[in-house]
Amino acid sequence: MATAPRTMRADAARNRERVLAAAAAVFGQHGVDGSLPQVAERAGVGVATIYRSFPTKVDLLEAVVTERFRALADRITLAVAAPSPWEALLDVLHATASAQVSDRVFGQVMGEAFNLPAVHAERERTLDALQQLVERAQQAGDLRPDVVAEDILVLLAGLAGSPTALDRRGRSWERHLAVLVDGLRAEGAHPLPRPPLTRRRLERLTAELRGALASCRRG
Amino acid sequence: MATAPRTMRADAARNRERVLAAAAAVFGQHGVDGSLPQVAERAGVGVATIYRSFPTKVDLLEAVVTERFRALADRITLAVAAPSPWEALLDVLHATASAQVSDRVFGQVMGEAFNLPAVHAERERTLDALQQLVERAQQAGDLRPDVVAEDILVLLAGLAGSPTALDRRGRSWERHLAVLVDGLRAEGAHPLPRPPLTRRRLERLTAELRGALASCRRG
DNA sequence: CACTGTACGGAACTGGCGTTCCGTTTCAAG
DNA sequence: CTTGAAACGGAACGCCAGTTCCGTACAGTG
Repeated sequence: MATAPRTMRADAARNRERVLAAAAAVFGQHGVDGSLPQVAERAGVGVATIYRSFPTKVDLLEAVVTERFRALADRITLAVAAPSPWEALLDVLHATASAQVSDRVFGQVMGEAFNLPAVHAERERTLDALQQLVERAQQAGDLRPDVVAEDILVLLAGLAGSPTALDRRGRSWERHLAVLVDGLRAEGAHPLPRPPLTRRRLERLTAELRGALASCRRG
Repeated sequence: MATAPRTMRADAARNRERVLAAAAAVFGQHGVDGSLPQVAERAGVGVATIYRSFPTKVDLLEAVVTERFRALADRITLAVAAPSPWEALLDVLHATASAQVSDRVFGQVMGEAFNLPAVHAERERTLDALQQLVERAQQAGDLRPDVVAEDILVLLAGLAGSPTALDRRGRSWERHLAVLVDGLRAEGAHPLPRPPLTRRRLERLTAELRGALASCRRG
């Protein structure tokens, strides 16, 4: 898709990787406000070279963030199979939060403030995996039963969005996360307000009902 | 301080107010990225007029955010005297969070990403009041004993920083806040990591020790 | 009502961004 | 090695931000 002439020229491929790595670093530090001149300098290439692989700045952002989401989705998918889903969820939360300390752009995009199409698909994949993890942790009785996958993503985004999260030295995000985790425990949970009915949740709900109806008719 | 010639000219004072109101709206919507041309147009004045009262963009930001902190500090101060400190704290959290839904800049500055000197003073005042409220709620046995005022501010900043917080319709921030609140309850709290030793906390600690020492010598 | 200096608005300046152009360099197929 | 196309770097373009300048208009005093 990004390689029109079957195989890229060797130098082009090498520069594409350099640009991606530099972009990850620059956007990680400065968020979406990171500039292409910065990226170019860090990659050791000219600005025009960036445009060879990424027609616009948004495309570059998309590539970087999509990669992050892919990594998160993979991590969550692994966690679903873990023996203790609750512990696995905690690991995911901790790892993601700690990664965000040096990665501003992920938090900025994790909610849905920026609606980059390519990111959206990967975000959905992440939510699917996360929902499985959530349900397993709920069945085990550790996670409060009234949260859904979207909530977790929102909480993580908030963790990253808090500007104070950026002071590596203070580690205040660890306390922040600890409070969140206590709020997520099943023990002593007070019911949440009803979640908004997004298209996503609507689809899942109808699928559930259809399934129940079908098995009811059969039975 | 901002009025060199004892009394400002009437039109100047009027425009100053207009600019402040417009700036509050623009920065509220666009965060610190709001532009002075936008502010000027909304206020119905020329850009140069802004500079008459605020020598630089940062000064204008400072004025807006300081005002917000002042309002927050006042609200908290009232809450300290309330019969149920826990309920009062919840009110403060809810009101602040809901205000932040239409006010991006406050959340951006609430942590300490931007170190505007004038804001700092008001932020300290806010923290002082908040610490009193926190301690009262802890003495009542409702609030977990291991949080400090700074934590609350960080949590609030995260609530606002979450990009999803901005979708008024979804109201996802209410669920986010509910999880936080459950995490703040004394019942079933798991101990937090130790808070970082900021200068603020150091000062409070030494003052406490000095007091104890003095009363010990007297007694 | 005249007058003076303050405050006004819009044009102009500076700098940095995203993006495009173009002459030059470098890869890789024959 | 030759050679044509692909990819390069850096200069150039348009735009919009923050900030400053300057001729004009008006508020407040006598």
